Order: sequence, then structure tokens, then C-alpha cells
Amino acid sequence: MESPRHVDDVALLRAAGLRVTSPRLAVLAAVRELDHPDVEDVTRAARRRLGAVSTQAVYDVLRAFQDAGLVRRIEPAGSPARYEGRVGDNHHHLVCRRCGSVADVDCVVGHAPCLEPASYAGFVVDEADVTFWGICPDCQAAPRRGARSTTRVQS
Amino acid sequence: MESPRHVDDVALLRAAGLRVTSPRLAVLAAVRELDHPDVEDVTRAARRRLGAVSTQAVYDVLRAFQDAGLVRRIEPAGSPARYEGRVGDNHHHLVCRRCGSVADVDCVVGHAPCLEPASYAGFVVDEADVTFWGICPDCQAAPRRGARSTTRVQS
DNA sequence: CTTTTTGCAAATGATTTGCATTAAC
DNA sequence: GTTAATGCAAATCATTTGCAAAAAG
Repeated sequence: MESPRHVDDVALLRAAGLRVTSPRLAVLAAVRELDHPDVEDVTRAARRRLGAVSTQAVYDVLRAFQDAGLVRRIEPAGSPARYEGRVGDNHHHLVCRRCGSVADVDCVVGHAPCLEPASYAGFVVDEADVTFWGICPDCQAAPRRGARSTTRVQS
Repeated sequence: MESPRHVDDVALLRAAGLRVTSPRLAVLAAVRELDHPDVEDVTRAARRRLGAVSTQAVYDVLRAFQDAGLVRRIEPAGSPARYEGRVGDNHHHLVCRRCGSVADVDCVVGHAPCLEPASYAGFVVDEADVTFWGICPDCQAAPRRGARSTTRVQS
């Protein structure tokens, strides 16, 4: 309960102007250790560390982290929101249509043209969100186990 | 009730292998005439034409159209799904963080590098979905009326 | 001690599901 | 006549909100 990691996290939260609480430390660690967890995953992991945390506390913490820029929220159309610790850099996501799993992709086109902060149609754009839809390796292998498809394929 | 448009739509539905019903014709027309309507918008427009259509029928029709490739569903994180008639071409979307309005953008980088059907990380990708987040002209003008923000700005 | 967080319960709101009725083919 | 589409009610399910109790600074 006093690992260097833990100490770093305390500093991180303080630096972000957030109060340090055990649910927050647990959620922070959970988001880092898990791949692209949804709220349920985070809650489960946080409970593993703390014994008890309410679902709502996790929602609250995640929102606070999001506002503070500590985590990024990914909302693949249809499926529950997922979170990730990689923030600030411009990377995008691969989402599996079958199982909903998410993988990172660094911007396909080296110098991020898809992100240039310009105005299109009068909009002031501050973020570009690129999602590649497809079938993950696992689901390609498994002959359509538990299909949890959301949107139909539109070539 | 027998315009050329109407006749075309009947043929379009038939060609898609769908039965021709008045709710379907009304929804089809609504999606075309409206900009990027959500289910409610479509329902309202369909009722204007028919007098009465159930919300569920609209959901059902939109799903059928989606499966048949007649409309495309856009699901901006947080806000209700929107629909559009432009299908098949590779265009992306500008979404306003304040009011949720959607505008089309043709692929920023001329030759659509963001869409090349390749495999990344083992995924078989069939679609790239690019969303630019920002503030629309109207909301820039209006000093934050009816803010309906969903995700916090991250950049 | 003051302010923020937590935790719980209840509310929200878009979307889906099941089933009987009706209309399309 | 069959099969598919509609309409209605009820169910889902992630997420939000309101508030009292507990903890952080």
C-alpha cells in the first residue's frame, strides 16, 4: 500500500488539483492496468483493490479524471463507454463489431492530417476522433461466438 | 400522393428487397428532407405526412433501412443517434459540442487515406468513422445558450 | 472546520423486445 | 394465404441527479 507507483499517483492527483482518495487511486491504477476498460471493468478492478467501491463513485471519479485530462473516454457507438490512460497524444481506435474490444492505432497518416485544427464549414474544431470498425483477430478465429454487433457493416 | 418522387421511392424500396408501406415512404422522405435528423425529428416529419406513426415503427423502419444500406446511422458519443441519406460515399462529420448539430465534411485529405481498407493490429477493417468535434457557427455566435455538451474538450 | 467525495436510491432517456393486429405480396 | 410490418406496452441498461454521511485539506 505504499509502493513508489502509489506515491507517484498521489502526486499526479495533487498536480491535477484533485483530492487524493482511495477510490481515486484505485480507479487510476485500474485504468492503467486494464486495456480499454468500461465502467464495469474499472469497478471490478477497483473493488479487487479496495473491497468496496460504489458504481457511482467510479462514474464520478472517471468523470473527474476526464475533466482533469487524466483519462480519455471512448464511446464506440452503441456499446458502453470505455476509458484509457493514454491522453494528449493523437491516436485513434480500432473497434471490433462483434465483441466491442478496442485497440489503439497511431495515426495512420504519419503527420496527422486528420487532426489539423482548422475550421470546416464554420465549425471551430478542437478534436478529431477516428474510429476504425472491423473484426478483431479473436473474433475472426472464433466462428461468430457471442456476436454483440451494434451497427451493420456499411462498406 | 403520387408524385414522381414517390414513384421513385417505391422502386427504391422494392430494389432493396423491402416491402412498400406508407411509414417507410414517409421515413425515407423525412430522412432526405431533413438535415441530420434524430429519431424524434424523423418521427415528427413522418407524422406531418401521415397523421400517425408510432415511434417504434420509425425505429423499426430506420433499422431496416440501415440494414439495407439506404440510410446511415451516426452516433455521436452521448447524443441520440442521427440518420442521413448519403450512403456509400466516404464522408465524415463535424459535430457541435454545444448543440449536437451535425454537418458533413468530405474527406479532408483528398484521396481518403483514413479509409484504406487494410488490416491494422490484425483487425479486418471495413469502415473508418471520422468525427470532428468543435463548435458550430450558431453556437459561436450565441454566448452559450442551451449548452447540451456531452464530452469535455480534450486537447 | 470547510469543501469535496462518496455512496445509495431513484430518475432519465434512448433503444430493444414480445406479441397481437394488420397490411403487403 | 403467407410472410413481413406495424403499434403498443413493458423491459433494458448505461448514465445522471439529489442528498445525507464521511473524509480530505
